[in-house]
Amino acid sequence: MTPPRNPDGAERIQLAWTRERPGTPVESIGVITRIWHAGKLLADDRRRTLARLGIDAATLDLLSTLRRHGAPYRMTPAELKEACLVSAGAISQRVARAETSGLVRAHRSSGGRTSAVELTAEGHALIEGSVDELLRHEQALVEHLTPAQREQLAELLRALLDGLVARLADPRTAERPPSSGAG
Amino acid sequence: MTPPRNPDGAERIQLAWTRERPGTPVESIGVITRIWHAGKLLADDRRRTLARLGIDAATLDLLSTLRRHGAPYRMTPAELKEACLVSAGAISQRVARAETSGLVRAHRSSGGRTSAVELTAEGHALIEGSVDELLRHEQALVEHLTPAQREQLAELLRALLDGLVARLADPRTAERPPSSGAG
DNA sequence: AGCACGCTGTTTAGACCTAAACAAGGAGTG
DNA sequence: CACTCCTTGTTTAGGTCTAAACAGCGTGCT
Repeated sequence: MTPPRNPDGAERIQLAWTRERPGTPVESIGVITRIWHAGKLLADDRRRTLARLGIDAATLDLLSTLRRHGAPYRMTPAELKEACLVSAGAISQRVARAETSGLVRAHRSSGGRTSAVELTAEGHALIEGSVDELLRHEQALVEHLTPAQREQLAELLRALLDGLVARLADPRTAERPPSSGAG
Repeated sequence: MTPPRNPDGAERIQLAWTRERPGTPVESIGVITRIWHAGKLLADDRRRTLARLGIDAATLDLLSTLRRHGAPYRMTPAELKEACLVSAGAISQRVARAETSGLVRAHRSSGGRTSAVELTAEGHALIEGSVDELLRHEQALVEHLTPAQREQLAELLRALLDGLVARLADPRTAERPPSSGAG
């Protein structure tokens, strides 16, 4: 039977809708709302942690992406957009901010358009000095789950993501099946 | 053994860090990054869905919270802050916007401070006309998982959240022993 | 009564994002 | 060679959030 326990936020929402509007389809809340809640707690924690290190999450994402990509730590704006999952405009803004801070250097073509973004020594050093600490901190946040639970959770999230990407990914790329020339 | 498949975003990040910086503690990425990715896909989808209905996610959150709370659909700003998981300032702004749109009415004390926020007939109607459709749409987004997988995913997310709340929830409320409130 | 403190709500500054309008180049075609 | 389309990057308008400074008010202590 259901173990006796206090409802969490998502369950309270489900119970409230069912009480107020019997028949409301509340099942998805158990997954979707919990993903948002967990994501928010983790994002808020990351923001606070990074604030102590004098960096913000958007800049860390940019620098990490360049660093992970490998030497010479240089990518085009289109590659960054793809990797960071944000809009093209957001990339322009992130690069502008990071360049002002001296963390990246933007290579520009004659027209003023950025053709590549490259990590500076300062940006490289900032990442090297924070990524391990950040990841160790976050590892500690999930260690109340057993290794088996973490493995299972990661697997299920991956299965969920596979389906979401298939349904929701950018409509332009979604219609691009390998070798279908109908469009 | 490991089924042969293409790595997803989170796995690519793990592989890249391991290649670039062997020893980097990447395990948490399998859970945390996937939560953020799934959350972003779902949030982007909800934003687009609601845009078609002429409402934004923040306002929907406010109106839903009031509606679910039950008649007379009235809550204090402090209750809303607690339920919506956003800052006090965000509540002030949400209420101001929703009031301008005629979706809620703010009861103010002499000093101009809001003592309670109440759904208007228009706000009530907007929720009634969109919540079922929205939830059915989102249910469809997770139905590629089997019922058993969805159940298991919800359970694991809940276990994760229990631990996160214990570690990360507001330091002031974190020390508050379980006393009242089981109503 | 007088006063300090804590709780709540508001305001504002600063970050960040998306969507959409724009702009610059390259590729294919007549 | 001119034209058009398409891809890619920039700009801007609008919206949201947090953090922190600020303000009103009740409460308890002296």
